[in-house]
Amino acid sequence: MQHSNPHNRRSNCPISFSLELLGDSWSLLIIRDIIFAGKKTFGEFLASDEGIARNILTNRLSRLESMGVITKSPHPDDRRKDLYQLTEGGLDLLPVLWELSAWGAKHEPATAETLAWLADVQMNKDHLIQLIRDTVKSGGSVFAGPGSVISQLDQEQPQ
Amino acid sequence: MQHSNPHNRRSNCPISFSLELLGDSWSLLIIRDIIFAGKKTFGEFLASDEGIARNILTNRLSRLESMGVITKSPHPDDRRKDLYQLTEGGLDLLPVLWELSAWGAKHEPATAETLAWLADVQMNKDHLIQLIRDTVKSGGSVFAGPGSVISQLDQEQPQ
DNA sequence: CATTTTCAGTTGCAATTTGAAACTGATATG
DNA sequence: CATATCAGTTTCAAATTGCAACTGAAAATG
Repeated sequence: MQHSNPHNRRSNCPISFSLELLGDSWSLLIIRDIIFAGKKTFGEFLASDEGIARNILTNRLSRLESMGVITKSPHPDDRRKDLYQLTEGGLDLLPVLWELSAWGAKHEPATAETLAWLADVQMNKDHLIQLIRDTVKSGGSVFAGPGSVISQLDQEQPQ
Repeated sequence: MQHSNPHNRRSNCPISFSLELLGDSWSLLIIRDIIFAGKKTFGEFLASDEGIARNILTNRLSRLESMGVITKSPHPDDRRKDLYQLTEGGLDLLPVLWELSAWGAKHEPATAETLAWLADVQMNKDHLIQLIRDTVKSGGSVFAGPGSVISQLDQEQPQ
């Protein structure tokens, strides 16, 4: 995995590339908030448990936007707000979140309750990821909102 | 995904937990170096393309060790060196690297050449991950060394 | 319509982290 | 014995982080 360094990247490695863009404490948490909690505005991200600072949030949102992972658009109902949404490239990060989540849940079981619902899902990983992806793409999320993934699963398999 | 904060973690979320431990530019690159390039010593990590600084490397190695992701042991052939190796928990990070790699390769195609070999592998992802895992566990790596994964694949499927 | 509140984002500043380079002490090599 | 190599430390400047106060615009309230 040793190569020359043609662009401004520190290497040619795809893992290094991803980490250069997303390798910090906060960027992927914002993606998580969109996918799992259906968050879409500055204030919603700011209110997350982890307590990101306002200036850091501003910085990360603009970085994510400039790298094409999220888009920023005026909020239709409130001109003070903007709407942050995932691009296709942002949705592509779902498998990364999935594996980070699996690792975290395995190595700190106290965090596993968060996704205990997963144990009940009779669906393979790829299909579930696709379902989440489609749901988020059409404005929904895993946990929050009327068309959430968990509510869809409840309907399909009551109990 | 909003919960109380019982320990010293910033939240109960498994994704946040993983990012708190591994969410930086360097930690996962060290894991990558072990798995893909078969690196095992301070000097080998230091020589990677990305150019980590010595003090940061020292810091990350000791963090990874204290979180149980790698072990440190005396080098059998050279008493100046230590051997850094993955624990089972460290090997569990392979799927995370896999997905980071897939995302990076997709969104910066120039980095994809690094794993062009993947296209030729007639094996599903889970099996390939298991093969890599077993190989690394027994001292090998994906690219480097005599028992490397790519050499194993070459034998199985010449051409 | 005037006042207050809410909102996203900025600014200022202290504390922490990073990164580069020189240095150290132990071990290996010739 | 002399020199080179190794992992790791130290030093210090620069960048990043995190917190709190602040700003200006828009919404809500009375």
